[in-house]
Amino acid sequence: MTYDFNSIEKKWQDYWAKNETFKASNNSDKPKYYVLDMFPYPSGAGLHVGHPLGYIASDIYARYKRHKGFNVLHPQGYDSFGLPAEQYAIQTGQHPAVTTETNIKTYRRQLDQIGFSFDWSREVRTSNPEYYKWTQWIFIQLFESWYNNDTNKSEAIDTLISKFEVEGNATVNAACDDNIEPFTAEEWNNYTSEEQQSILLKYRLTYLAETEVNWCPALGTVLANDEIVNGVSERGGHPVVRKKMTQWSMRISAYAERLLQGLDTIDWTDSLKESQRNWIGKSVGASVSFNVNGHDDIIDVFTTRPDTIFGVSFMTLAPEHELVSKITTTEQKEAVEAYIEKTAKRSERDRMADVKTISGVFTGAYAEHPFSKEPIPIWIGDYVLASYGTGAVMAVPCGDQRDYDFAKHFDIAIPNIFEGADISEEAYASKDNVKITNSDFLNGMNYKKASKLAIYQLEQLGQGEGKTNYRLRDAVFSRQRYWGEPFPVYYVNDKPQMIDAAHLPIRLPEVEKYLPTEEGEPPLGRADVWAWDTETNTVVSNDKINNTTIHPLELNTMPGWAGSSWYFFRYMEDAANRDGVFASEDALKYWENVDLYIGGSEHATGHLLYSRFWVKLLKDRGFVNVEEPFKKLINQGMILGTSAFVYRVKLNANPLGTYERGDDKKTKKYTEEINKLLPSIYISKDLFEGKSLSEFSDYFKENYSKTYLTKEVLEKIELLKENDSSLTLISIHIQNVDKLHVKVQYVNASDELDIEGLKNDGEFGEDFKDAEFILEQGVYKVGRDVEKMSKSKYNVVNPDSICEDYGADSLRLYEMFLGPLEQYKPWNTAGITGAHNFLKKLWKLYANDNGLKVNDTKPTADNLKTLHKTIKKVEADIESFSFNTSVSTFMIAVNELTTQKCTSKDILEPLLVLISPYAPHIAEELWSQLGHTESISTAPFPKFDASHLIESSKEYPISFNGKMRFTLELPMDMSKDDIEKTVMAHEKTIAQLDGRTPKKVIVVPGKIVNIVG
RNA sequence: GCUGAAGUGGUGGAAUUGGUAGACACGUUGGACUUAAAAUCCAAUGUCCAUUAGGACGUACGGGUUCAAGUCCCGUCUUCAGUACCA
Repeated sequence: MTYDFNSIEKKWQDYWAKNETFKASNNSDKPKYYVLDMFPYPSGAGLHVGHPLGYIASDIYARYKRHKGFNVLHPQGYDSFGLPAEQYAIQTGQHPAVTTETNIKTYRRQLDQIGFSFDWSREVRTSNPEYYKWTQWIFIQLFESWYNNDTNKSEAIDTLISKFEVEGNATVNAACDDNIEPFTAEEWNNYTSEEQQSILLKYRLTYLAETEVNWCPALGTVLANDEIVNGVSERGGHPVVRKKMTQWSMRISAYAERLLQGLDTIDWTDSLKESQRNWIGKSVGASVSFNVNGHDDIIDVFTTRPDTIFGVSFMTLAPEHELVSKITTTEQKEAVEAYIEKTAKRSERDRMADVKTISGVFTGAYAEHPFSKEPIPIWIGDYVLASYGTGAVMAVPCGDQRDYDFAKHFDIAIPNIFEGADISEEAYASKDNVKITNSDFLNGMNYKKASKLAIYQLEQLGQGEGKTNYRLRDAVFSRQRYWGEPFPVYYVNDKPQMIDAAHLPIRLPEVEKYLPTEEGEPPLGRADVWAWDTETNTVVSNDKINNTTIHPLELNTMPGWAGSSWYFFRYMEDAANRDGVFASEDALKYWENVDLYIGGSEHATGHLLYSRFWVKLLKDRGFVNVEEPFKKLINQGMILGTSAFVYRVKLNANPLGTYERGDDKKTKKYTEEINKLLPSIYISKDLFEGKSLSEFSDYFKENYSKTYLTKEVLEKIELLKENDSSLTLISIHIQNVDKLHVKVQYVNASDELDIEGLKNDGEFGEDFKDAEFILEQGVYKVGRDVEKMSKSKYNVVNPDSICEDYGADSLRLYEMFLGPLEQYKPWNTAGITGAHNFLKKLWKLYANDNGLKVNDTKPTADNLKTLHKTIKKVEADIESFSFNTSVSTFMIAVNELTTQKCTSKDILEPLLVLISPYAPHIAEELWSQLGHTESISTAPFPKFDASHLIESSKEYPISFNGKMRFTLELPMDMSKDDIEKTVMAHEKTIAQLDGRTPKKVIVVPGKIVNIVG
């Protein structure tokens, strides 16, 4: 009986599928446990070995929980809307739905072959209309909600309208736009319906607003900061400008405080919570209004340091600030406009990251200090961002380093308001241990007192108040793309209207091209059938638009995070019962929220924040029962690729005459001809590495010149020369040595290159066909480097070939064995033999050529010790998600049991259950060989019995001044004094001390003895 | 820049509360088996010094606390991730 992993794995994958072994029930006596992976975007490239890392970890945990008696929900699906499919569609004209479907098939096949215990019956796809119907539905709920700061939750918009009808908006305490005029009930009731709609839009949780975007006119589209390199588009290198655009936004800022507080209730890593805290960026301070001299306008700023109000010596506005054009004086106009134009070309990230370049322009205008009434010059500078706070700052150069640098650069006064602080070199930014001075009524106070008083005095003047500010900005929700959820929105006189939920889904229309229109409208602007008929409640042809009953539909689509912000609820419902609901009440009640969520840390401030926001909204509006979506969250690290390099020696020929004749055509051609004759040479790594180019050049000439200047080559050069005797070959030198990526599959565990394989490669073989490889000790060694796994670096390792060569169980074990789950670590296929050998050893423990060896022999004390040691360690490891160490533990256990020649069923049967979450196929196979007819997947996890591990003695390390010199075996129950006596009397101790008397002897029973002196 | 991680042999990594640094693997070297190769098995393997016994050094770098530091504290450097329209 041999370990035929291919057929074993196929057999059990088929068995699990046929028997629906991992189908979760919404009705069970067992406690529930919900394990979720961040679902994948199905890219065209398929899975590489890095992708399944988190899935393997969650699968181990899910399987472990089943052994522990839980009803486990472990679903999987696809985040199938997204840019790459759209890009591909633009390039090839293929419908993204078609390519997405193909990609999903590949993903599914690849996932299946790794043996995951997913309940595929609950699969979701965000691009499926039956799914995005509910994404659209949630969007409508957001539109129909406002945030009541008094009750601290979202309410239906009707409750707001009722308030307006009775009290106007004076008593309403809502999260809303800043620029809302007060109105009375009477005024409200007299507004036209359109006017009322405009006002309500300022309160809704999703609303239309002007937002700054990176606009690329040439591509006719908005770009992510990511897609901009040095101010031009990554694709095509077109100019990009900052531009305002009307877009849907999500009022996530309304939930800032709850998103912050909620972090204390969930079991996420501290670093992740810290990221979200910083992202939300709560700061307590004051808002201050500055009057602008000679204008009616005021400039609002937020400051965390109201105590430094007398240190203000200028103000800085973001160049995009709406007041800039208004207040700029005619003398400064030209400079200001030039500066604004320059800034528009810089990305926000650029402006944030670059603190060294200080730039700005004086507007010529002055603000009035609220207390001293002194004029304060108003500047613009791109270190102030329009989207942060109010887009304006009161600059206190003595207390803020950026303000300080700005003031120094432009020679603006830096008044010192800190008693005894030295500000000759830098600002004094600390709040602590300093008293305020030169500050009128704040003199002599500390930060706390002065802030309080400053706020009070500002309030008296009506020019400020205490305020809590959040860095968290409302999230832009519109995308000028095709491959996303359409909005259930049409426009009547430019006012957005929601389509009734009964008519959802609004399906993506067909377009002939996936590009923006010539007029710069999003791709949906190309759709011919994209208008809403309010009578038939259907999408109809655009030419029917009459603006009375038939209206244009929204042309934007939703962003990638829309579908992923609620999908975890969709899995809770059986696919069969999903028709009328996003998930039934019963299902939501039973599964509550995700118990364990595993995914990448790159989602820290995107998906993981937006999901929490949507869940809070859904809870407020009574659709779900939980405040948080993910109870426990683990970030898996990335698996990096180990790229392989060959070193190409680039030779260059210089014919005589080049210098005299210049580079005339003939010489050039001659040079080219010779260079063509020179072979391409690749040198093995160690022959090149560590040498400078000139060192290498000498070395090469000495050792290998014959390799490249063969008789043949020289003869050919002679032939060329015949036409012109003035040309003589004078030198062939090494121009440089290039490091070139080669496909990692041609490299073995010892970094040796399979030259024949490379030469026969379908894609690149031609490049190497005539190449000469200079070997060291008979082999060509490649260079290696760890980089992100990517197609372009040729370091992608496909799990398909791994599964074929070593099996899914080997892959699963090895991925876990690589290192801690959360850490980034390089992949090296060579190491998989370790995991594979372990499985072979495991198999041999149970079976040999004659069949099964397991029998009813009574286990020995050693057998039991090994087993229980393993149970204890593995259980603790799984609970703490330390999967790499449990793989080592299995290796140790199998090594020990092999040495002990253990054949006892009492040991080997529980061992299978321990290993089954990690290597489920081999475990199922041996389990059935042992006579079981049911799957191992719900077999109870073995119980740990400490009595097998009791030791009677301990190998004590005896150290001198902290350095371990020898060990000494002593009984566990020996007293501290006896240990000391025994150790001191030992001959090795005497030898170590060499006559010295120790100052101190430290004995920690059960641990260590340390002799000092 | 800001925010969050990480740095241990040739490589991936281990080290429960501060208590034997390098478990477990990969690789390398040597050996057994074999006509040979593969597979398998055995042994050695942090660096340096030493014939041995043994010793010195050693967890990115520089300090500190402690009987004892990979682990705690202060400072520095390097790498990676996120930075709001990649998913």
